[in-house]
Amino acid sequence: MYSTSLPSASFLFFSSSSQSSKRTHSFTPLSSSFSPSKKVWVNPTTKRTHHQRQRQHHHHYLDRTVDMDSLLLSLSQTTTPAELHSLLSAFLPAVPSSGRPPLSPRFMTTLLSREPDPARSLAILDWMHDLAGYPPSLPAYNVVLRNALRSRRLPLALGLFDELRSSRALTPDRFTYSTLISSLSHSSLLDLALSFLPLMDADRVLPDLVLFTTLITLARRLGDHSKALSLFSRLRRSVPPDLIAFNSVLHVLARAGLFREARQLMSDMASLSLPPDTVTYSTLLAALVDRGRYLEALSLFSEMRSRRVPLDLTVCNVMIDAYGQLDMAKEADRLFWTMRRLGVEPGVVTYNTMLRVYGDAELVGEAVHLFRLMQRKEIQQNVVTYNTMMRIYGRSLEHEKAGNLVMEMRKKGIEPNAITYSTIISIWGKAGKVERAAKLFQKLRSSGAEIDPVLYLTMIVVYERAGLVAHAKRLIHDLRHPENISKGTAVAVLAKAGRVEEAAWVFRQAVEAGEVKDISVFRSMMDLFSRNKRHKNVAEVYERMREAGFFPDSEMIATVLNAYGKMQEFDKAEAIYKEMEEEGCIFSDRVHFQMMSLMGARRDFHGVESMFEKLNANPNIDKKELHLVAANVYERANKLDEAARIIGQINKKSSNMFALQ
DNA sequence: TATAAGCGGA
Repeated sequence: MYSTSLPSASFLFFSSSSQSSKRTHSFTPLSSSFSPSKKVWVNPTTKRTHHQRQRQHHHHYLDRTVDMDSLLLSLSQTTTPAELHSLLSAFLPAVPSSGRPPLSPRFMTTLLSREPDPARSLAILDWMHDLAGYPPSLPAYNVVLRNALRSRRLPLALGLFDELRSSRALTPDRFTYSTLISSLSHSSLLDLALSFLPLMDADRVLPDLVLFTTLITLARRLGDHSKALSLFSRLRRSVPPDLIAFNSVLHVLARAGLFREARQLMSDMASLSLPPDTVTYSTLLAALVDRGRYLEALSLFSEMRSRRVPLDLTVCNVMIDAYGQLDMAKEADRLFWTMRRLGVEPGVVTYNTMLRVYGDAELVGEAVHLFRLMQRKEIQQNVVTYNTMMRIYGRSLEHEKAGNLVMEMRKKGIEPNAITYSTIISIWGKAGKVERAAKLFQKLRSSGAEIDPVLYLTMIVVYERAGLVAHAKRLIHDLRHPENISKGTAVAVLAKAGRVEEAAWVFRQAVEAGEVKDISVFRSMMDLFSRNKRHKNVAEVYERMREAGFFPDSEMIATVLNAYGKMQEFDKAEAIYKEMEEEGCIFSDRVHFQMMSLMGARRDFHGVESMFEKLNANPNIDKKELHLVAANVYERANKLDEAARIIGQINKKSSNMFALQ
């Protein structure tokens, strides 16, 4: 759950006795455009041209005697509060100047709303309250708040909010809250944004659909699934969600791999006569393909077609990819060539994906044809296009053609990247052109080009395969004191090459120097230590990673649970499992099963049983796998009766399970 | 809404 109070934000607020004078005023100096002429407004009526009269007419409900445009112009030329005051003080009721009426509150609010500069709008607000005696007005505050947020002056905005609420005793309305919360969401300050929801409750302002959707989308973007889901259930309790709200929470579910819940929600939508649209299907299909669940993607796609939901570019791209992964090149090809008839123009991603599918199917002729077709049709090719095509030539052992592509792309102004280089180095290595590969690699290293772990490893592998062990060893040795290569890259390569001591040594250096900016470095170290049964080190890396502020994925959690299990530190394992669960981490089945095995290993059969039941009720867990794991836990503890009981349940359930699949 | 490319292959 999200926090329900404001303390996290309090340091941003100004002191509670926030008199307006205590706010920090900082005016943008406008010296260059500053004009001392303060007479512009003096008697606007006499100076008005015909054109101005028409514009004036537009504001007939306002103070007719004052030309708002001229007044604004004059205001925009003030640089200090004193100048501003001298301009506006002519309108003070206390000064009976030539019978001109004081400006009405409504006029002042409109004037404010037309003033985009936060400092000046703030000064006008202060003038209104402190000098001119206007009553505190919420619309006026809303305008200044909006200006402050637009110019990213968060402390000022929060100070204004605090002030209007406590010193001025105004109750914020839905404009106040939606301005504030949507701006905070825009700056990715989710927790701060959420901290205003309880205040809205207290002020009886109902968050609307847009506000909820903004927050749900932000929570998803930050990877905080549990907050997104709890926001959605809160939304559902207060207003009926619209298509956009449904789609945004479907996105959350799909990315978290909760496809069953997503399908449930889709049927809810249909029954609320909000039939799933292109975005709904697109979101789900992309997530399925991302998780390698191609067959499910295929069946969802055919459902989409049968319901006559229009396709879009993403859907086509994702499905061509899925067909390709399933070795269904023919279907991919057919979809590709019918896209235009279905009203979708193929894009560069479509062509690139189709190229890869042809390549995987060893349809080199088709790939080359498509590649040249792109050029004839003037489809903008990019580095991915070239990298894909090079790989295709590489696989058909045409290393000359692959090499030519590097020159061709350069000529067209498409810069090769690390992937281009590792592709070509690998191709040359396989073609026996080790010399050429080494030369390129050397050039890259000395030119200061970005060398990433895969590129470096590619060269090592080329040397090794050519039997040039000494060269390979030298490259590995160089990583102890990397030049032109980041320490993170060095660690990743050493870890992947299985060099435990060297990797550990450089890793320590890199962590101490604060040079580990990428979670994959921690991941490769954890894998390395785990492979080498250095469980204590696995736990250390995990701790370091948490200290560095990185959030582990499911695989890393499984790895660290395994390590603590091997060290018989079951409490620590359980603590991590609980902590991650509370943080809203959505585990893969493997993590749950790992935890269950650990409970078995410490002979906590009570724990095993309650976990088994909990997981059994969870629709996202593979039930067959769960039963097998549980049975295995009992077997290892020599509790064969229990194991048999669990296995018996599988057989009873299996008929149901087929129905679900 | 957010899709495409590199090592290697136990």
